Amino acid sequence: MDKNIIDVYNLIQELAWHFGDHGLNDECCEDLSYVEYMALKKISESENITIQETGNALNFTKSGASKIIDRLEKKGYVARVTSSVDGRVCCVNKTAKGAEMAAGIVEKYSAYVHKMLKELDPDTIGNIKSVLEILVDSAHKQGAL
Amino acid sequence: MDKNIIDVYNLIQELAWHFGDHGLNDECCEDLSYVEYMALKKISESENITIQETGNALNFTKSGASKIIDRLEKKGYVARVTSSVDGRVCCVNKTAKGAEMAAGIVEKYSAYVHKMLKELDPDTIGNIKSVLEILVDSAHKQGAL
DNA sequence: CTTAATGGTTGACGTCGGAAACCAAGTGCA
DNA sequence: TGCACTTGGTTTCCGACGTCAACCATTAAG
Repeated sequence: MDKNIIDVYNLIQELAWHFGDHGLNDECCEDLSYVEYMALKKISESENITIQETGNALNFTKSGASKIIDRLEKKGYVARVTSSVDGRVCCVNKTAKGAEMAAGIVEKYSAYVHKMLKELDPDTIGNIKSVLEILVDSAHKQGAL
Repeated sequence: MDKNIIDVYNLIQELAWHFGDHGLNDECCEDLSYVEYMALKKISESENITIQETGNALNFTKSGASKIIDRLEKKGYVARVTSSVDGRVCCVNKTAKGAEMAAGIVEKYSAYVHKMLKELDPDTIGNIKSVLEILVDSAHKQGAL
């Protein structure tokens, strides 16, 4: 195995830890857990996403997804609406409060990234971005594991 | 806020999710949870690390760290030894089994990364690596949040 | 020698997500 | 139309997990 690949893996892992569940302070998300925030983010970016779609996107079972959305709804960030075409499916949408919250968190974290990278020139930033695009893209194509 | 920065943040977040707790299948780590694996990794890379150091490195309280190490010890991957210089502190070290396990998981994930990136030429891989080094380094300097 | 500080462990507790049973709404076929 | 089957979502039960606070043991300070 190429050492560079192993290094790349280890670096990704470290980055993932830092920006994942355990690297973040809880307070970062006010009354949202990391998982809830990610779900809200997903829902915010979609229109009329269903419970199961949310679950699939985030790797939760439908029952898990249902509960996460319960919590988000209870806090007023999303709203359930029964689909007009199929009475079984549940369309989830962000509320105004949810949109605002999601935007606020993105801004907060982006500010953190900004501080992280403020020494770097625009070319480097551009390079970082394209590298990350490659990684996210290939990870997506590669699927789970 | 510079749009590129926001993009960078979102990409990092997506990558983190994919390589974090929720993006991975459980079976990837055999009988280890993601957290346990990260702790084992940390311990493997250190010599005589203490319980609290482990906790600090991974953002757990000392009691949380103690229990994680309990589990690792029960499974035979690490061993506690009371320090020879201070009878209170507990030095944790990997066992042979633990070292093997950690290496195995790293290899497995590295193989995944290898598959992800197999189309790319060595220069691009090098670029990816240095970008990740920059990110991990600046994140580390920046600290929590 | 006594008191304070420090590293680690333990027990009670709340939170979380999965499995499976369940309910309601749609589908297919006679 | 009527009845079995499928499917999206919810709910109940449960085990796993990490924190808090109390606690024990060892060391440091006075």
